[in-house]
Amino acid sequence: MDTVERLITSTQELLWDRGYVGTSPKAIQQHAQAGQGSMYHHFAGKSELALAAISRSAAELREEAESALSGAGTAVERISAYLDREREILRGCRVGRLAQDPDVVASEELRRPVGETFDWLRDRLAQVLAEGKANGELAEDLDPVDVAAAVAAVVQGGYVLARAAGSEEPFTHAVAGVRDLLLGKQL
Amino acid sequence: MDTVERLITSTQELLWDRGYVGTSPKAIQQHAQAGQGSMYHHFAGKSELALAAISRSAAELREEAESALSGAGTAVERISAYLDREREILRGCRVGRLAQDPDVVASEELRRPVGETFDWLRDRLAQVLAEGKANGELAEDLDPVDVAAAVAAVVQGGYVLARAAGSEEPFTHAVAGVRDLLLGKQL
DNA sequence: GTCTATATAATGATAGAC
DNA sequence: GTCTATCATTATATAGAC
Repeated sequence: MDTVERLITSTQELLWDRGYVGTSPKAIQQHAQAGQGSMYHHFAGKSELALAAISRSAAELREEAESALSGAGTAVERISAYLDREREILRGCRVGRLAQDPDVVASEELRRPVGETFDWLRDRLAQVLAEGKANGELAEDLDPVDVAAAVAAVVQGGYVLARAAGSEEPFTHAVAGVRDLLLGKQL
Repeated sequence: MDTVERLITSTQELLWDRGYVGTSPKAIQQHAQAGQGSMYHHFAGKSELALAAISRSAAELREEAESALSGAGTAVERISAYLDREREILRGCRVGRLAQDPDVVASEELRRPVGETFDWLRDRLAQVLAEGKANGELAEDLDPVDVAAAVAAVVQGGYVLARAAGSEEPFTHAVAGVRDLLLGKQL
């Protein structure tokens, strides 16, 4: 892995664990085993490097979610596959955590990949639910856009509850709860 | 308002907007209009002051949630009242945001009030749901603990999605979605 | 491309005068 | 109780040698 690559992946890791505000250029350099001059040669500064890292993490997240949602099975099975995706629960969501960061949200540029990722996710979940309605699997009174947002929110909120508790349990319960509720809409 | 009070409420505001890592003693002093010596006279340091602020925010949150959940109406109406509570959606949850902060989660002491708040909230929501089952309002196959976790997670995740989008819309959709699903369990 | 030197401001305190 | 002085460390770079 070359220096640029190490800088980007190191920044991804540090942003995941400490956020933008909590990640210093020095910490990135140490994690990437790159010198000061090297980092500033390849990137104009912290925010440019962060943009590269955030964009990369966003793309990875979409790819992983898509692989669960485009699998075989009924709509509910595919939503379920998304919910049961392997996750580092106590570490949180590498993209969602950035929505809590004041400097990310304040920057049009840094927030964009974060916002687009969740817009895409809600759309994709809504598509799957709409398919379920279309083929008679799900009740007619289910609103795909609302329920898609609820599913995405349960996952993001599950991370929050789990980290608050210092335990994976709340995440597991929340996911079970929304699946339970969704099954109530199955015909 | 005396100095101690101003220091605590100022820290509450700053923690809400910038988190623990993003809040400096200097920023607190300026916001509270208190001098350096004054702050360090009343509190041993940043973390002691943060503990006071976090505990206060946690207590306020519980009180507000309790007022929605202990109101009149059916179980679903009370859960709904909690979901529709007035919120500063784009500012996020003053307690939940701390669960994303690495230094808060790393500290046994600072994480405790955050964890306890959400433990309490899930318990309280589960009680209301259990009451709904007991009086025949809600279906027997509803798991109160799972659904309570899902409801709490939708709110916390709704904040995340809203901040990511820079719009209140995802929060509103998510809340509508979980209410929609919950109505499916009503008899 | 990478390294070292240098620079300005902020961070998180402590010490002691008043 | 509050103020000012001081301090060591870190944050976030820039400049220029190699």
